Amino acid sequence: MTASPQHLPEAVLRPVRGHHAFEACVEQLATAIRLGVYPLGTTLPPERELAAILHVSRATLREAMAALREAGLVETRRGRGGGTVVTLKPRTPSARAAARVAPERRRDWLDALEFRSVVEPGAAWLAARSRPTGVRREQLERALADVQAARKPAAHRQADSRFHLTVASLANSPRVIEAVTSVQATLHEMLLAIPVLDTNIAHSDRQHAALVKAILAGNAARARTVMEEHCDDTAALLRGLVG
Amino acid sequence: MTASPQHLPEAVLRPVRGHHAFEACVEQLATAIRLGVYPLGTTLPPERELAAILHVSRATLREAMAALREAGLVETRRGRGGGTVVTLKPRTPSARAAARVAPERRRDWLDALEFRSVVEPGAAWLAARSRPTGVRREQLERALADVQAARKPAAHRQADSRFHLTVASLANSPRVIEAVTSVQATLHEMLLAIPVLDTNIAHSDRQHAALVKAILAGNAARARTVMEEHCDDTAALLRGLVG
DNA sequence: ACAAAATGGTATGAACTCAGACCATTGCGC
DNA sequence: GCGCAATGGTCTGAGTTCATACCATTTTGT
Repeated sequence: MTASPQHLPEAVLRPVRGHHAFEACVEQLATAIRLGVYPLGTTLPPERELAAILHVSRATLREAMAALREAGLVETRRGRGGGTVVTLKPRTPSARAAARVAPERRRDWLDALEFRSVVEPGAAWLAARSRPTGVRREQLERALADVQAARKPAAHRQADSRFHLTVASLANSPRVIEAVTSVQATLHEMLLAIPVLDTNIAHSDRQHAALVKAILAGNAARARTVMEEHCDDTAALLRGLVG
Repeated sequence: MTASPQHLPEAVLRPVRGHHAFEACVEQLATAIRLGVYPLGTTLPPERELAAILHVSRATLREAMAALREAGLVETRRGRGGGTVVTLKPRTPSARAAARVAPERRRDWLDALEFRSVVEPGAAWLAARSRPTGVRREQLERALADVQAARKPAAHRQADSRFHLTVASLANSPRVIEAVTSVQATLHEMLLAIPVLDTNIAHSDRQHAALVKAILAGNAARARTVMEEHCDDTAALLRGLVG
């Protein structure tokens, strides 16, 4: 038998799950809210339903909800027609936080940018190849319109996340969606932590439009290229600022 | 504020990670062993070390070890110089299992093939771009030699997994490695469950060689293209067999 | 006004997980 | 041979998480 490859075990074995179901719930929900999956004023699904979706007990889910309430992201009303409503106003980046990013965190940030350069173009490619029809086309066009309509930076950020997640959802692959969600969450975190940089929104909007055009035309290669450039532009900007 | 996009929540929220730390450990270790990360006869790291790597308590890790022992994947000896040794002989695919694949499982299989067509070419691209030097080049060449030297199908399968994981590890991105590991694990499962098909090993070996050449030459575009074709060939074969 | 339904709020006991300490066995170096 | 060190084996008490009820509040429908 050949000798054991020493480089693989270290690379392959990873910490098992983010411990504490409770924390994982808080993270998923907070991320969904911050990314604008549940925009300001919308109502989350009932507790029993959310618990089922996340595969946790209602007790655990409620602890998570309590944390979100505590943190001011949501408010809760009882009774029929009640529920948990999103109250978080999308925040504008604050420069102060930039200083205290741990090296480990920064490494993860850079890693997310690399991963993104693979996953999001791939998602665009799959989306175009899937030849979306009907509702899916409308979802995409609607997401594009939302980004371009958003004026305030914070709202624009959320709309941008929603746009990228919508593209990913067109790929129709749970694994792709998970990857893009994770990447967008990290990206969002980065953008909150570094000083406001006046991203060239007009430039970004042109790229979004070109991307939608390519996807709707079923031009997979072009969709991937456009997304690649889009990601590279963001990455270059961010890499300069964090490391 | 715009109305809530109804398609995103369903796509974005996912079950919170493996509730039982124990099961997650078993899965990770069993996968690592089956993929040949720890080949037959090698010794796993000491319990305390593994527990630290996987971020679980030693008690939990030991339960997982007991399960692996029970399943006949490993054997354990006490005392200094002792430890847990891999005893699993790589298995040859058995046709019997093919019938009882649940629809849900089959969907995940097809999803893995899609995800793979994005992630592995991306990994190859990053690997080539990173311009590996010294030890990394040797690891890659060694992995290639191992695949081409493997004669028996089962051993070839493990060597193939190790090769792909090695390519991924050159990308130097934890997220990429995780993605490729997950994809390879599912691929391995598929290959075990479907009837033996006489994969064209010579063809596959040529692609591997071309891939290594492109990576070592730093030709990222070529590396990606070669890997894309390699994945497409496998995918076409498998898709025909699972539905 | 009243009942039904939908929703959040509370309670309980079992099972899992953790951290840390300590025990038992074996090989290595002197 | 003897002691040290490395390793697996065991125990315990506290904290989480779970499943499953049941309670409380509010809106809707008649």
